[in-house]
Amino acid sequence: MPELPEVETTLRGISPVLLGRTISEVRVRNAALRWPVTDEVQQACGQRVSSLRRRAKYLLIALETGGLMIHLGMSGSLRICDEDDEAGKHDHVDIVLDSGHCLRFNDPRRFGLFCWWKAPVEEHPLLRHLGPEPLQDSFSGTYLYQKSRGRRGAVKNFIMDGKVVVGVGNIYASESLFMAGIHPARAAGRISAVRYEALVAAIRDVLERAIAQGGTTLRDFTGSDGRPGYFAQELLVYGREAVPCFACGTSIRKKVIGQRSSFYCPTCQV
DNA sequence: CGAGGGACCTGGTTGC
DNA sequence: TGCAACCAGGTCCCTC
Repeated sequence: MPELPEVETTLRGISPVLLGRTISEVRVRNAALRWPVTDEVQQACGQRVSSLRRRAKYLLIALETGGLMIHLGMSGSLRICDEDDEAGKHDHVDIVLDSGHCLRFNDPRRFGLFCWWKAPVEEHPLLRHLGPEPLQDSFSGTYLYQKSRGRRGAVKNFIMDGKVVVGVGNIYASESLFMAGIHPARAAGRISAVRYEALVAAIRDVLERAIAQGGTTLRDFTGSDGRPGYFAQELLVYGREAVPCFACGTSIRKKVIGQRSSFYCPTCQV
């Protein structure tokens, strides 16, 4: 479900509710996420939220002596509710605030993550080796070009590798490669610097537009207010197998690359 | 170091 | 209608 725009949408939705509030309680109903939720998260109790931010697809809630880190995995979502609202089947964790509001973590597939961290969070094992943020200046065509030399794997896998650049998930990888006219299975090391400039521009463009639309709702993504994202209407190739390409009319193809479905136009992308 | 595959889960859709 | 097979937006970890 959530790629970078969906995580960003969630962050923007929950920030005003959490900022400056004190956490009164952390309720763990089901600790069996991808890694078990440990008692360490109870350290959050009694601490004030000083800031919230996103690194890759991780949400970081900074408190006084550390903070909480949340990843939504494939099917996770966060929403704001009242602390005494009845919890549903997949509502695994609540962060209860002194305002009476509650940040509720729901994740049917339980691929998500909910853990405690101590500063400096950048050195956390899960964050330490991550590549640059795609919307920051350090991510450039030159960077991708240099990083890709000698790599024989598909460019789609390359841009989805978090050590290369973070936040480019399966939907936006297909979309940005279409926009840049690059075939997703092309070897990363055999793409020119000029084409990587176009790819970086496409990645930025698609992510920024998706954030502006509140993310992409394919089946069940909703923001923290329960509303869907509207970017699905703007998808050019993702999920459009056998439908005519908007640019040239050729049937869009679907191909599994790196165990993930990939969509592309065989005429526009080489 | 890079590449590839399995692993972690539930639930919706598809096809017999 | 029932049930099995397949598919899904992520990413870590192990092996080669």
